[in-house]
Amino acid sequence: MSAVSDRPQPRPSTTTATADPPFASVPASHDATTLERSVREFWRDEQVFRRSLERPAPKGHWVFYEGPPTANGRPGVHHVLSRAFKDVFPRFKTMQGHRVTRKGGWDTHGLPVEIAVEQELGFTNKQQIEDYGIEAFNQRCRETVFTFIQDWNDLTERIAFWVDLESAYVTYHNGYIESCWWVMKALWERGLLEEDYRTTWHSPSSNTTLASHEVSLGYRDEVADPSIYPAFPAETGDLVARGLVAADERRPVAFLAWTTTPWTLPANTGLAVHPEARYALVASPRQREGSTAEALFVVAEALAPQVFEGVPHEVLASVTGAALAGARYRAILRGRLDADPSEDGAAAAGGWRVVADEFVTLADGTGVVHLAPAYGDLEVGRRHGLPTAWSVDLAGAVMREVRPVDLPEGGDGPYTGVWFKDADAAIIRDLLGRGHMFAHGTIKHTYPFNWRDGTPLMNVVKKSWYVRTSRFREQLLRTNDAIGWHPDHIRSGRFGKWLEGNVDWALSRERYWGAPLPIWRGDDGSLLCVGSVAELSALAGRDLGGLDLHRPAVDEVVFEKDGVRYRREPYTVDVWFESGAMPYAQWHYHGQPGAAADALREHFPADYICEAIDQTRGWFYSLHALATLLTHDGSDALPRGPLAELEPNTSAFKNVIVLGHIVDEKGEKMSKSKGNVVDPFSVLDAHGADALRWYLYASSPPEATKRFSPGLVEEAKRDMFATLWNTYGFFVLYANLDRPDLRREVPDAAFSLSDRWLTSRREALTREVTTALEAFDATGAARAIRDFVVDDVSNWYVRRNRRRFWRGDGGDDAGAAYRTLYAALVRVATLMAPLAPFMAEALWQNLVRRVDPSAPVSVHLADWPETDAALIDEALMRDGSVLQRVVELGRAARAASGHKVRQPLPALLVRVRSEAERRGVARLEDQLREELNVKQVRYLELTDDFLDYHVKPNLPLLGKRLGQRIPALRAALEAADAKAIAAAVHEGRSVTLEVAGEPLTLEPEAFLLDARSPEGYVAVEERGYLAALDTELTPELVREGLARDAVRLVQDARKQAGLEVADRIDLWLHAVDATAAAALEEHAPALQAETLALSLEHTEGAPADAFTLMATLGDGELRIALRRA
RNA sequence: GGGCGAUUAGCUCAGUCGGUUAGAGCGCGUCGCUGAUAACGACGAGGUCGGUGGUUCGAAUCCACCAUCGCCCA
Repeated sequence: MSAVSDRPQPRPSTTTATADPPFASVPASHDATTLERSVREFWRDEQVFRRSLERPAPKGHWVFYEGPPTANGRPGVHHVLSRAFKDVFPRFKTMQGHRVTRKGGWDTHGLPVEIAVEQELGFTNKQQIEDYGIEAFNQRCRETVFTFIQDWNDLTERIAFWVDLESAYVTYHNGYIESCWWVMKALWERGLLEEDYRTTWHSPSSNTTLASHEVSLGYRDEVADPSIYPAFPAETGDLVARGLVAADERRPVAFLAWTTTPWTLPANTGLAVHPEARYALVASPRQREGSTAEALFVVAEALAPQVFEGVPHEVLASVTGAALAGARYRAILRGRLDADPSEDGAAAAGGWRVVADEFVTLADGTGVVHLAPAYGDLEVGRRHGLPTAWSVDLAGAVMREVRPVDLPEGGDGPYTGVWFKDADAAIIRDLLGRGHMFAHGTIKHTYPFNWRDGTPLMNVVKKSWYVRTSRFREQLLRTNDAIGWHPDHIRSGRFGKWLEGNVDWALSRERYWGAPLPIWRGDDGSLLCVGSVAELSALAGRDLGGLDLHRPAVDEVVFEKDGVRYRREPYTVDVWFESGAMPYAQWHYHGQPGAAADALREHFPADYICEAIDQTRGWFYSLHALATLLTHDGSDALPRGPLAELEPNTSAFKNVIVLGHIVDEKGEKMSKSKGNVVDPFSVLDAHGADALRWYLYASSPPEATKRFSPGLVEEAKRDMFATLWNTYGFFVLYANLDRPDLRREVPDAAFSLSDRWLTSRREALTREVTTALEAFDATGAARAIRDFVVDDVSNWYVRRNRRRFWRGDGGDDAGAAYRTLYAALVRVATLMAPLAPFMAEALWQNLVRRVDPSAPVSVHLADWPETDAALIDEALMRDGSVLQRVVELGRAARAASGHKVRQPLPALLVRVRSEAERRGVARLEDQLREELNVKQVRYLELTDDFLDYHVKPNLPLLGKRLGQRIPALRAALEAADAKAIAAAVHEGRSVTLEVAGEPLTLEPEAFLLDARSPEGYVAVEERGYLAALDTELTPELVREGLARDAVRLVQDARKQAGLEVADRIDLWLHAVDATAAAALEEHAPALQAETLALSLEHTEGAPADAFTLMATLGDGELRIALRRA
C-alpha cells in the first residue's frame, strides 16, 4: 500500500478530548540521571525493596551470599561489575516467586587494614606495633575500616544493588568471631586442626612472616644471585658398592650440587637425586678455572655436557638415581644441628646421605639437589627422615656455630652475626680455598623481597596451625563436581587443579587485627580449643560476655585447669577462614538451636554467589573447603561434620559466576599509581546506572577481561536505551492523541501478520530470556532483549507500521497495532527489570500503573512472565527473516538503480531458496511492496530461462559421505549443465553425474543453486537469494513519485512552521513544472490526508499570515504556504 | 618457572557439529531517507581469524609447539 493510495480519515481534533491523557508525556530525549533519581525516590517512598522481600514466595528460599567488600578504600568500576551481576539473579528469582534474602556484609579484618594503619603511623615492622600497643593499634584498625562507607552506600543505591545493609554482617563483631571459633572447635574435635611446621617466606629485616600477597608484591625479576657448584665429598666405598666407582679407584669422588643460596649450605643435611634419571661419574678438572688437578664428580648424565662445558671431561660410568639412594657424603660447612622438628622421630635414619625423590628435575643445575630442610626443603627432608640444621637466625644473622668443617668447634665462627646475604661471598671464598667448589658465577632469576623495605626474604621453617584439608582432597573434588561454574572450565581447570594439589590450610598468622585463634596452651604443653565465649567464661571462672574478642583482650584471659596454667596461642586466623565461615557466622550460628540455626537451615547452601576470578583460591576455596569438611557424612574413614544433618557432602554454593577483571582502555590494569582508575560515579553521572549495568552485562561474557571506557557505556546507552526511549516516546505520543482503549477486545482478524510476527517474537524472547537467566547467562539475556528492542520493535515493526498509529481512526487495525506495540513494550519492561531496573520501572509506572491501578506497585514486584507457546509461530518468524533478507537485497538494488525509494517502481523480481520460502515471502508480500515501494512482486522460477545458475555441493550433507571424492565432484559440477541440474532439482529428481570415472547419483538436496543476476535488471544476489528491480517508469509512476515528494516537502514546512504533530492546516500549493502540477492535482486527497490539510488550493495566492516556503519539485519550483486551521 | 584463560575489522564483540563468499554494532567516508528525527537505510574502505607446523576432501573451529596479554601459584 503506497502512501498516496492511502486514504485515512482526518484525525479528530485533540481539543475534543476532555480527560487527562492516559500516559505521562515522554520527553524527546532520554535523561537517565533525572529518571534514575526519581525512580530511586519512588523505591524509597514505596519501600519497594523491603516489599520485594516480603512478597509471597511460593517457590521458597533462593539463597544468595554476599562476598563482603572492604570499605577502607573507595569503590571502583570493578565493584560495579560484581554488584551488577550479584543483583540480577536475585531480582529475577524474586519475580519468579522465590524469597531471596540479601544480607549484606563487610570484610573488616586482615592485613590490608593493618598495612593502611601502619602506613598512616609510619611503621615498617611489627616491633613498632608492639611498642605502640596492640590495643591502640587495633583500635585504629577498627576506626579505619569504614572510612569510605558513605561512598559505598551511595554506590549501592546509585546502581540499584538491592542488598540489606541494615542487617549486614561485620567480620569484626564478636558474634561473627564466635561463629569462627565454633567452626574451629568443630574441626579441632575431629582432629582436623593441628599444629605443624611449614615453610614460609620470612622477612628477616622485620622479623615477620609475610602473607602470600605481600610476598607476591615483592617478587623481582632479573635479580643477580650467586650460582655455585658445591662439591660434597662422597664415601667412595658406598659408590663402589653401588657400581658407580671402580673398586681400585683412588681419586677422591664428590657429589656436585648447584645452589643460588650459599648461606643455606651449613644447613645442608642431604642430597636428592631423581630415581629414574641416570647419574654419571665424570672425570674433570677439580675446578673449572685455574685448576689442573683431576677430580671425579657425580652429576646427572644428561646435564654433564652443560655443567662441564668448556673443560675436558669424561664419563666413566653411570647408574640410576635410585641406585645411589643411601650413599653417604661428608658435610662441607657446619651449622647448628637441631632436634628434629618432626614429632615422629624419623630423623633416626640420619643425614648427609643421598635420597631419591621424584621432585628432582633436570631442568637446571646438576640433577643433584642440595637439601636444607630448615630453609625450604622441609617436606622432602621429612619424607626421607633427614635431620634439620640451621645457619641463620630469624633476624638474618649467621649463627655462631657456622664455619667450614675443618675449623674446630666452639666459640664464634668466622661469619658470626653477618647478614645472611653478605655471608655468601665469604662462604664462596672459603669453599673455593678448600677445594669444595667446582665453579661459581652469578645468575639472574626471580626472587622475593620485602615489598616495604626491599630487603631479601628467607624461605624458612616455622610452626603454624593447620586445617587438615588435604585429607579431604577426594571429597573436595567430589563436592566441586556438583557446583555450577560459570564459565564451566573453572571446575576442572583452575579450581579443580587447585583442589588436586591441595595442601593443608595454614591457618595461623603472627598478626593483630583479626579473629584470634581460640587455642590455649598449658604450661605442660597440653592444648585446649575454645568454641564459644560461654565456654571460655567457664574456663576462666568469670563472665566474659562483654569481652572484646580481639587481641590484646583475649590474650589476657589466662586460666588454670587441673593445676595447669593456660595461655592463648598468640595468633590471629587467616582472614580467608573468616570469609569462608560466612554462611554460619553471618547468622552468628555457633552450634546452638534457635534463630541462628533456623536462619542457617533456610540459607544453606547458597544457590548463587558471584566474585572475580582472583577469588578462586580465596573466597571460593575457603567457602568450599569449610562447607565440605563441615558437611561430610562420615564416609571414607573421615570424620562426620556437624552440618551433615543439614545437607550432607556439599559445597557452600551451588552456582557461581566468575568475573574477569576490568582493565583500562589500553588493556592495562587499573591502579592508583598509574592514575588510570575510572571513578564509577563520574560514569553514573554521565550515562546512568542502567547504561553502565547494561554495558557490563552485554558487552562481553562475564569471565572476559573487559577493557573499560566511558565511551563504551555511552554506546550502550545510545544503542539500547535511546532506541527504547524513542519507541516508548512514539507509542505514548500517539496513544495520548488517539486514546485507544487498550482493554477493548479487538477481533483476531484485525491483527496483521506483522502484529502476529511481533507477538511471536515477543514470546520467543520471553522464552529465550527466561532460559538464559535460569542458566545464569545475563549476557545472553541482555543481548536478546537488545536485538528485540532495536531490530524487531524499533527498526522493523514501528518503522513498518507507523502509519497505522498516526492514522488515528480508532478502528480495529489501529487498535491491533496499539495493543501489539503496547504488549511488546510492557514485556520488555518486565524482562529487562532484573538487568536495567530503572528504565524498566519508568516504563512500568507510565505504561502499566497509570492505566491499571490494580497492577503491582513496581515492576520488581511483578510476576515473571510465562511464555505463551501458543503465540509462537516459528514458520512466521522464519518467513519474516527471509522477508528481511529480501528487503535488504532490494534496498541494495534500489541504491544501485539510482531510484530513490519515494519513486514507485513497477516490479520487483525475487528468487529465494525454496518453494517454502517463496510461499513465506508471498504471504508477507504487502510488506515487501511497501518497504521497497514497488507495484508488483514477481517470483522467479528455477526454470526461468533468463536465470543462470552456479551449482555447488551441499557440503554438510555430502562431506562425510563422499570424503575424498569431494574435489572430483566439484570438478564434475563445473563441467555439468547447471540449468539441467537446476531443472532436476526443481522437479525433485535425482541427478547422476560422472565423478572420478564412476557414475554417482545424488538426491536434489545434495545441491545448492546460486542464481546469477538476470540480464537487463538491477539485481543483487547473495547466497541463493536474489532481488531484481524493474525500473521501467510510466508517467503515472512518475506523478505518484512527485506527489510523495510533495508530501515530504509539506511535512518539512509544517515542522519549520513549528506545528504540532496533530495540528490541522490549510494548505496552498503552486508548482511551476507542468508534470508536477498535474501530480499535485491527481493526488490531492492523499496529499491532504497525509499532511492533515483540511483544505488544499492549487494557487499562487495565499493569505499573508500563512507560513511560506519555496522548494523544488520536478523541473521547477514549488511554493508551499500553510496556516494552522 | 608452573597452572588456567584469552588473542577474529580502528574499537567492542558474534561465529552452532569442522563445510560453501568469516559476520554485527560503533567509528570513518560516500549516497539516500525525513512527523520515532540528537533517529534510520544502502554502499565503501578496513581481516595473513596472534604465529608455525600437523590432522582432514575441507580448519577461525580439532591437535602440537611458540608468542603476547590477564589472573592465580611459585
